[in-house]
Amino acid sequence: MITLTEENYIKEIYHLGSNGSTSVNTNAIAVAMNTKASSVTDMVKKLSEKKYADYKKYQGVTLTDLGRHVAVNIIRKHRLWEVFLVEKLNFSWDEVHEVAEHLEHIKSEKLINQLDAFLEFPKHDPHGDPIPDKEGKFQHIEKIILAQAEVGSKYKCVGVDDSSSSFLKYLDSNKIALGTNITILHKEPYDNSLKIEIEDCEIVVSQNVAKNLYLKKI
Amino acid sequence: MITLTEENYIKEIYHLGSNGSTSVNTNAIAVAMNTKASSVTDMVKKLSEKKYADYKKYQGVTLTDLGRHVAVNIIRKHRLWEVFLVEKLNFSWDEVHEVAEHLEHIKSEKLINQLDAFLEFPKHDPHGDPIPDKEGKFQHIEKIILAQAEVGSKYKCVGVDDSSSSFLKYLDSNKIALGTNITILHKEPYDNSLKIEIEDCEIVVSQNVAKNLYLKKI
DNA sequence: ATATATTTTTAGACTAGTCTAAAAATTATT
DNA sequence: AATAATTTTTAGACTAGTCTAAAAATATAT
Ligand SMILES: [Mn+2]
Ligand SMILES: [Mn+2]
Ligand SMILES: [Mn+2]
Ligand SMILES: [Mn+2]
Repeated sequence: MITLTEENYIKEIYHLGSNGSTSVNTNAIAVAMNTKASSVTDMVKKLSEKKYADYKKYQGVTLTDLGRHVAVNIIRKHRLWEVFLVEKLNFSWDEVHEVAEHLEHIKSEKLINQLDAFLEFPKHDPHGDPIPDKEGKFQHIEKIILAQAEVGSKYKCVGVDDSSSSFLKYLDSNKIALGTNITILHKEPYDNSLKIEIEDCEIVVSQNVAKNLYLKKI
Repeated sequence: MITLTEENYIKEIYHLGSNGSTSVNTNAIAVAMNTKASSVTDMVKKLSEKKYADYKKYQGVTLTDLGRHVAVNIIRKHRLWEVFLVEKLNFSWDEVHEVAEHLEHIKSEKLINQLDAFLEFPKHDPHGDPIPDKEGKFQHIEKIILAQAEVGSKYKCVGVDDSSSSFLKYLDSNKIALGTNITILHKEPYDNSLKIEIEDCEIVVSQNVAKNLYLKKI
C-alpha cells in the first residue's frame, strides 16, 4: 500500500526532476514540500525500499519506472479534477489547485476513468498543462515563455508556469486567459519588461510575469 | 484541525447512537470501525477533549452539538458524492459506498455546495437515505421495514438498511429498485419469509431481506 | 451477596511521519 | 591541499493511531 504522503513526495520528485528525468536534491525536496531535510532523507530511504525511487546517500534521488508511473497517475488525477472543478462546478482557475491536491489521492480506477469520459477526455487542465491518458501518455505542447518571445510576432497564450492564486488573479485582471492572442510590441532592455497587445489593449508586464506565461507562435 | 480518523469515529458514533440521540458503547464502536476496544477508548478521550463528544469512563459516549454538526456534514458529503457517482459517472448503487467513504473527507465548503447545486439539490442518495442541506437539516421519511408490512397492502420501495454490495446486487437481480412497487401476498409464519409481487412477478424473500428493505405505503 | 462473565480501561510497545541538534560528507574557496 | 561553507545524514524525541496483554470496573448468575 502506498500512503498519501509517499504519493506527494513522488509527485514532487517527478516535477523537480523535470518529469522524472533528472536527479533531485534532498534540500530541493524539503523546500518544495515544506518539510525539513531530515524528514526527506527518511522518506527517500523508504521510497527506495519500496522500489519507487533510486537513492544513494549524498547522491540525490531519481524515480524508478514504477515511481514515474505513480507520479503520472497522480498528475492525471490532479488535472482531471481541476478540469471538473472549473467546467462543472464553476471554480475559477485560481481556486482549483488546493482542492485538487486532496482529490488526487482518491484511489479508484473506475472513478478517474469515468470522470475522464464525463469530461470528454480533456487534453489540458485549466492552466494549460497536459493531462496524461489512461496509459500515462501525454503530448508535449510546443511552447516558449513570454520572456523569450520575439518583438513584432504574434502568439497565443497556452499555459502558465506559476499556478499560484495571486499570479492567476493578476492575469484575470489583465484579461489574459488561455487562448488569448498576444502581440509583442516592445522589449525594454533596462528591466526586461515587455509592452504587449491583448485584444486591442496595450499593457506593460514585468519580467517576472514574462517568465511565467507560456506562449505558442501563431 | 480535525483528522480523517476523528471524522470517521464521529460519523460512526452518530450512526450507532441513532443519529446522535443515544449513548454508544466502546465495543460497538470497535466492531463497527474494525478496531480494538482499546483504540476506541483512546479516541473517545480525544474526541471528548476536543469537545466533539461527552465521555465518562465506563459510561459510553454521546456526541456534543459540535460533534453532531460534524457528523451531519460528513454524511451530507458522503451522500452527495454517492449521487454524483451514480448520476454522472455511471456507477451502480452497490459500487459507490467505498469511494464515497474517501470523498467525504475532502474539505472544501465551495466544492460541496457547488456539487449540491450541480446535482440540483438532491433530497436522497442512491440508497434512499436523506441528504442534509447546507444547514444540516433533512426530512425524516415515513417508512417501515418490509418485515412489518401488512399482507394485502401495496407499498413503494424507498430505501435499504444494508448498503452492502451483496445485498444491493441481490435486489438488482430481483428487479427491486428505489421506487419499485411491491404488494405483500403472503407471510409464511414458519420462517417469516414473504411472498411479494413486483411488476407482475411473484417472488419469495427471506426474513433477512425483509429486515433490510424500507417501504412506504401507497 | 458472592462468584463469574463481560466490558472497558490502562500499560506498554509499534509504525508513519515529523522535528531539532549534532555529526559526517561533499563542495567551494583560498 | 588544507580550510571553510554547505548539504546531507544520523540520533533521539515527539504525535497520531494502532495493537496485545493485563488490570479494573460493571453486569449477570447463582
Ligand atoms: Mn496532494
Ligand atoms: Mn493545474
Ligand atoms: Mn470515511
Ligand atoms: Mn448511501
